[in-house]
Amino acid sequence: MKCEPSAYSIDDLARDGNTCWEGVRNYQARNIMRDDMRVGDGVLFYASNAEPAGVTGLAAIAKTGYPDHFAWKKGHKYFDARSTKTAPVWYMVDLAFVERFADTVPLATLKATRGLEKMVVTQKGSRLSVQPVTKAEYDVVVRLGRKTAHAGVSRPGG
DNA sequence: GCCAACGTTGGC
DNA sequence: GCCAACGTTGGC
Repeated sequence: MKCEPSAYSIDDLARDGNTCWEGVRNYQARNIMRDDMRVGDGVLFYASNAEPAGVTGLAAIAKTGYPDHFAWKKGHKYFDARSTKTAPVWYMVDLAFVERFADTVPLATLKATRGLEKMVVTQKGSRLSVQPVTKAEYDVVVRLGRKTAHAGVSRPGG
């Protein structure tokens, strides 16, 4: 799941513990949140428009898809008159904080890592803000994230 | 800040 | 239902 750090970062999630993922206004992303996510599913938390852009940590689904009620708030930036309480258009999930990586796993690293060739985020023009990730891809990224920047190099003091 | 890629809108 | 115009995303 992508977000610009200026809007919401892994540090914000670490502070909050839980958050609702409101404001997604793309049908494909909505469908994934509404139909595919289950409580406990692992989430790769991705910082877009960041330096570097990449995966900054892990979250988990804490609540399955439910109507994004911000779409019903007149004047709110996520207001959408087409969405009503009886026929909601937009959905969101709740996320729980799991882990903050010591270092961002940059997009360039993802693209260069074996096993992630088919990962959605490594494809050209991959703009979707909520993307499916396979278990194998997830595990590879977690392994990258848990390496420190100096992995394999002995540090002073051990 | 640029611009390619993509999704959405709306005229026809 | 096509497709050009437009707006947005997001890497660089």
